[in-house]
Amino acid sequence: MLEAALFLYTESRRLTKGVASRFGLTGPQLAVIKMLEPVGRLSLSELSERIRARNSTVTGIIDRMEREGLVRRRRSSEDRRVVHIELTDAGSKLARKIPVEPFQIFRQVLGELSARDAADLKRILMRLAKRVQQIVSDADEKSAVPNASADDGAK
Amino acid sequence: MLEAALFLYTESRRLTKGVASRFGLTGPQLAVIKMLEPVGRLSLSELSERIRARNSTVTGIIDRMEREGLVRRRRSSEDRRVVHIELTDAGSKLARKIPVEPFQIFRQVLGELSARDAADLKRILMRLAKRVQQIVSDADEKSAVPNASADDGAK
DNA sequence: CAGAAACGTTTCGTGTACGAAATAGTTCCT
DNA sequence: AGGAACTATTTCGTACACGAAACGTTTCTG
Repeated sequence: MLEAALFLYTESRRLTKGVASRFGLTGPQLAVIKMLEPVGRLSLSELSERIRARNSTVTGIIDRMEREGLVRRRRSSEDRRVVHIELTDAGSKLARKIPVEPFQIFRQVLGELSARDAADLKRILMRLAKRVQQIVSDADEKSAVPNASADDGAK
Repeated sequence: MLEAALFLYTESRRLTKGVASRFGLTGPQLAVIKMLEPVGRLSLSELSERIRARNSTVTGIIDRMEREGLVRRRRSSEDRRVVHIELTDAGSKLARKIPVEPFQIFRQVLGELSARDAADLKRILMRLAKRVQQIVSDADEKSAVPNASADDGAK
């Protein structure tokens, strides 16, 4: 069971990475392009939130994409702290060429489950998540450490 | 539903990393130490397989741990291509201090599920994994890539 | 309005993570 | 034996990923 969950996770990475490399992109870069395509532009923070990475990480990703001429940085005029990221012509052209399919593959497979299985899965995962959260916050209180946040990269 | 799965994944990373840093380790380093503790020593390849990383990645992890005096490299005498990694005294002392709990937290929570939920979850995840594998290997055939080996899976 | 607090972004240092190529050692074939 | 094929590990170059600290900007508060 843990194996299946792990497989699903590693496979999702393999999938996106595979598709991305066919277009000369990396996984995160693909995510950025597809995130920008429909909305036009996003602030760096909005972008980080959506691809679930820290600002400092996204800065690097955008640096490289800017170097490749895929995106452009533009200072916001309303709030000059903000940087908007937008696709260049080359970037949006590339975005249109990449099929959405790989992002949707898990949604698709989930959609193929029977209604009952889908409901069961949802219910069980929610229960697990809730329980883990409970245990974690208990532990945080006990250790009473001011800073508790931490994530990492390891994929 | 996807959110719950994602939460479980990111939370698992947060947990291990949090515990690891309390002992001056990183996530992967903690994994290595706990992997070595019961068996004494492993070849670098065995280690990579178990922590699900490539040899070239593990080389770096071991380099840093060796620098910290936690592990030792020792050339195998039977097969001189092989390098055994083993804990130093300091390493195994540290290993004994670290509670196993955080690694088991998900197993624990899974164990708290009712027998029926556990069975359902297992069945559904297996089905999803199988289906994804199917789709992926179809795609691989079409693009005519020679190697299509799926990832390992054991834990 | 001035100083403090908050916010958004970048910079810096460390640690993964991977693939490709290089290196060293082993086994297999004839 | 002698080279081809194979295996285990390291080296190299690139890209994430994170937290802490530095900066410039904006907002809050007195």
